[in-house]
Amino acid sequence: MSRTFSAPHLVNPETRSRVLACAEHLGYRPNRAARALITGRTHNIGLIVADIANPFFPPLIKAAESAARHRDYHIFVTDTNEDPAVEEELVHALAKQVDGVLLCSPRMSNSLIEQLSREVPLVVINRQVTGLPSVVMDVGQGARLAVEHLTALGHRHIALLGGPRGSWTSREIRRAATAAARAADAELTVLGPNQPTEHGGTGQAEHVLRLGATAVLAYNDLMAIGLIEGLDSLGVRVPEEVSIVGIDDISLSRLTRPKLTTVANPTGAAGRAAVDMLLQHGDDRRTTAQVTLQTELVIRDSTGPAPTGKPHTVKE
Amino acid sequence: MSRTFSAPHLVNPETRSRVLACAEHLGYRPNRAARALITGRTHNIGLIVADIANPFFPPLIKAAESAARHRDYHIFVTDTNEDPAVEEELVHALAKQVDGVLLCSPRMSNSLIEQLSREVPLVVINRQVTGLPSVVMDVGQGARLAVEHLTALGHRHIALLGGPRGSWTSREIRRAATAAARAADAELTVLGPNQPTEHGGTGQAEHVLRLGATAVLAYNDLMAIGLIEGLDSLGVRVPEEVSIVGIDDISLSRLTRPKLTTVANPTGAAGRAAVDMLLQHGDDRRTTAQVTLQTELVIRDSTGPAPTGKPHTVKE
DNA sequence: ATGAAAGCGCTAACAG
DNA sequence: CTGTTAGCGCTTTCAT
Repeated sequence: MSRTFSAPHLVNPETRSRVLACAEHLGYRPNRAARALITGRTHNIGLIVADIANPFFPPLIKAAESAARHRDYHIFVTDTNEDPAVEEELVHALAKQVDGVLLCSPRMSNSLIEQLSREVPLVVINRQVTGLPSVVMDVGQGARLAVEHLTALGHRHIALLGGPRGSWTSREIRRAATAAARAADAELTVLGPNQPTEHGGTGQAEHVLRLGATAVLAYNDLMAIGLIEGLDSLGVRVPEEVSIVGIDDISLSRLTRPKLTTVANPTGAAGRAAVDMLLQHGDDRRTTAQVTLQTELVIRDSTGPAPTGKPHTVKE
Repeated sequence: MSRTFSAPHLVNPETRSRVLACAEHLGYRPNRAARALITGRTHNIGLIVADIANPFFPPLIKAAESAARHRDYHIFVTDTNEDPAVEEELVHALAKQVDGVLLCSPRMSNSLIEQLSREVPLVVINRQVTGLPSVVMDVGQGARLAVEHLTALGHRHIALLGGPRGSWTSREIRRAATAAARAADAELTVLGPNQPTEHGGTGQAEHVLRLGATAVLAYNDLMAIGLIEGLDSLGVRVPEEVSIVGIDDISLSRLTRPKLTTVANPTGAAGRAAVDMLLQHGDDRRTTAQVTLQTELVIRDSTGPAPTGKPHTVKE
């Protein structure tokens, strides 16, 4: 009797234990997929990330998993290889096997996201899409703090290593960094788009030098670390000759030499918030809460005073 | 008409395009879960890993995803937080929603694994279970190479930082390292079990020094890197005073200072092989192929000749 | 080549 | 409290 599993309190304890014993004996397990077909609830949540190898994601994934487990849900993680086409395919594939999808740093167009949201409840992370619930980390504020930090150290020419095409975060950073640089009367040059990996950073080392920038804000820590590597192999020292700021505060940024100055993103809180939003509003698709989480500048050893003792150089 | 989707060649092209047009108009998408209920094929594969934050896994995950995509399958990744109880729960949860599960570095007992394999096809990675298909990387050979490398450099006392309880890999490493040390007439002391994280390594730094070992083989790169950090903060230099070898060759091991000498694991090949085995043998549960992949010692900068003369001192 | 009907494993609603 | 029935969305088989 199926009630033994679906509504244990409505069944005679004696009957229940008899059924249970029999089920045990037969090795019976309820088929969750069949159950979902009729209840409309799979108790699964899909989580689509751009690149599982990017250390930025694991803390977010873990927090989401933990939040989900507390509510008796499971998270299925899938990776898109930064490919918008794969993103779309994965949403379709997950659609009827999960109760909702967490779309993390999607690269596809807003209109496509909106269209997909009619197929399955969506919560978007690291991007704002009008009409859809979203969780964003205020990376614009972080970028502003970073640029202010650099200009306070006397840097007058800053390079910005942009992220991949289609990244909402990258646009936000650019917007905020540009504004902050203008406010401080400093020059800001945007380089990119780039792959959001170490390699993307390494590849821009020469370019940064040729530019004559004395400080760099990178789209993420991986690129910042790659850039440090690249500069190192060109014989350029960080932070004595070039200051570098990353974004994300991945655990790795505490292990490199020099330790990376970076903008800390509350990834754990974002993962939890996204799960909460998805589960809270259930089927009420009109809810469009947009949560913004604060970021924070973490000053370590990869930033220092601008070189060439200029009169307006400020000591920290 | 459902045939339009399931058997397009058996349907009149004209009818087909009419159905397709209508489906498009209605926004219809076949429900994969319902389809699976009857075909018995979900075209999904579950992948259970111990810790998604461990950089060892992403290359394996990506390779598995890529191999799966080529065969029109999707990989659902889940994380157990190194908790055997969660491992079991996840297998049950995935059971009827996937066509098979890849169990990566499982911590649970062999008998439980065997029992679960009756519920859903299983391929075990990084562990050998009699009667089940498995893919292992020959970490024993790698450990032997590492110990031989160290003894050849003159080290007479080697510490082995063991992995977590329940790890098959950890037992293999221990077995092989012990044998290799004995063959070279060197002393080998096992420390652990430890958490397979940076923190697990950092925490053993003092212990290693007190032991008087001049070389350390760590269960994985994360622990090796943590140990380097720990020794560094105790004022001990690597490799001048202590040589360190990791295992895995995660990308991070090329970024630390000093660059890590380590045993390279063919994680990509392992991921692909596991998917192939699962899909190849389909329902034939009696197939018990066991694939063993070769490992390789990568010598970088964290190992050097054994120090001569006085033993180092622990600063209070 | 297409329509109709049965049924995958389960839960919901309704009787008893 | 427990047995029965219908039907979730699909594919398969059997008619037509």
